Amino acid sequence: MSKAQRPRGRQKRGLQRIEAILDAAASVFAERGVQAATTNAIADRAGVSPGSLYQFFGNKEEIADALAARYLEEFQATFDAALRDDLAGMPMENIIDRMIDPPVAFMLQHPAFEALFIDLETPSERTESAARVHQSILDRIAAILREIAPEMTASQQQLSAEVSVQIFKAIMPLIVERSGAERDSAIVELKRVLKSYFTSLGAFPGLPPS
Amino acid sequence: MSKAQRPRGRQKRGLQRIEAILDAAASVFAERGVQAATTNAIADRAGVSPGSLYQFFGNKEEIADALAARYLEEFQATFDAALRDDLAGMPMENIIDRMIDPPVAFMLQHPAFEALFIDLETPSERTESAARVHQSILDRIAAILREIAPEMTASQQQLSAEVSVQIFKAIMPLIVERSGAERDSAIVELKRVLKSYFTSLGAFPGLPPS
DNA sequence: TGAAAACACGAGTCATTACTCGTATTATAA
DNA sequence: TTATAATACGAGTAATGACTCGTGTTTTCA
Repeated sequence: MSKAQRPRGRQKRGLQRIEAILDAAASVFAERGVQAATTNAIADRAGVSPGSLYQFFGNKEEIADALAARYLEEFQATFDAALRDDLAGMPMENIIDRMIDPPVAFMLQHPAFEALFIDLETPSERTESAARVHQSILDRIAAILREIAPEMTASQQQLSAEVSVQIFKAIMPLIVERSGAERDSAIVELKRVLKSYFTSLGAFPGLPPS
Repeated sequence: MSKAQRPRGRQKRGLQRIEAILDAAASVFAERGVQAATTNAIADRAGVSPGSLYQFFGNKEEIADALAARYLEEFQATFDAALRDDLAGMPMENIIDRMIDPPVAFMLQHPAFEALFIDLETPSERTESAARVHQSILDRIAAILREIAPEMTASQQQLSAEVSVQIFKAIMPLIVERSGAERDSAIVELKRVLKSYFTSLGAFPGLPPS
């Protein structure tokens, strides 16, 4: 007769440990990159033994996933908040500002987020967490394109959204590695690229309907 | 009395081995990426023992460097050949075609070149070989900008060249992972991005002087 | 209050991989 | 032809790093 011993779920202590481990992971990821980060270094920095770390996470990937999930909600909220208004009648200038400034600010504030996200590593072999972040940005840009360039075909919108995400990912490191006025210039440049690209796609919001 | 024994230099056999190793490295790099490629796998594929591999290359990095050097000369020649003419009076259309088509063709033909080149790995910690390739492209784009947008400040040209290289690197994977008509669309998209970006920078070649 | 779950530890295991080393064979040139 | 450089081998070494496991402590709750 096996007594079905019911599980009791995480204790407060455990939940705190998890947060500590994720904080430590964020800091190690930001310093060394996801690939080069070691689970022992994360455990160390969290003030936890390797054994304890594996009590909460089955492997390194799970840590990255959990961290990505933690960031993702906040990131999406940041992104969406700035885009709640009607874009269709708005000057391109403003659309781009609202599209770019919040995520750039977020990424500058959370260096690990970039590490989690850029994470190209092996060709076309993205990790779960990187894929989720990518998809999240993709969805949002696709939504913007639908709104400001409704005459585009769906497949062209899809491609343009992919291209835009890649541009965002590619220019982001230039922004992060600069500071002060140079960083501002890089941000201006990112906006210029996207603005001119969107315009050339035939998205001309702000024009009176013919 | 030590007899000063003079070295004899590489034998034909050795030079062939080197080529075989580089070919093998190209194929492994293309499959697994530079980071994940193991020297034993390269030796295997070259039909050579690990010991022999290390007779010719001190470490993995040297292999990557040698391979990059082998590609680089050919790549630069390809790139430069298409840009020998006077760009200043040429329609933007044509400039972009000449700038994009040859390197894209080259990269599609040499999958390892992309692996060597994209190689972002740890943030701002590029390998020697990746840095050299990057610099090579950077120089060429900077030269184009000087020619078609001479009124830009040097530092703006510098930044714009960096941005252009990043865009090229970012969109290239989208091209590589597609085929047929979809690949062509991706190439069109890369051109559209660069064309509209250059135009927005104030580069208007082909216009009659005011 | 006491049994079981959750938490905690950290030395140790195991797999991976860059690189070495002792030895043997082949080419070169005096 | 013969000493020596160049080539060749592959089992072995050493470092790394993800993950385990035996053991002990703390919390929960019936």
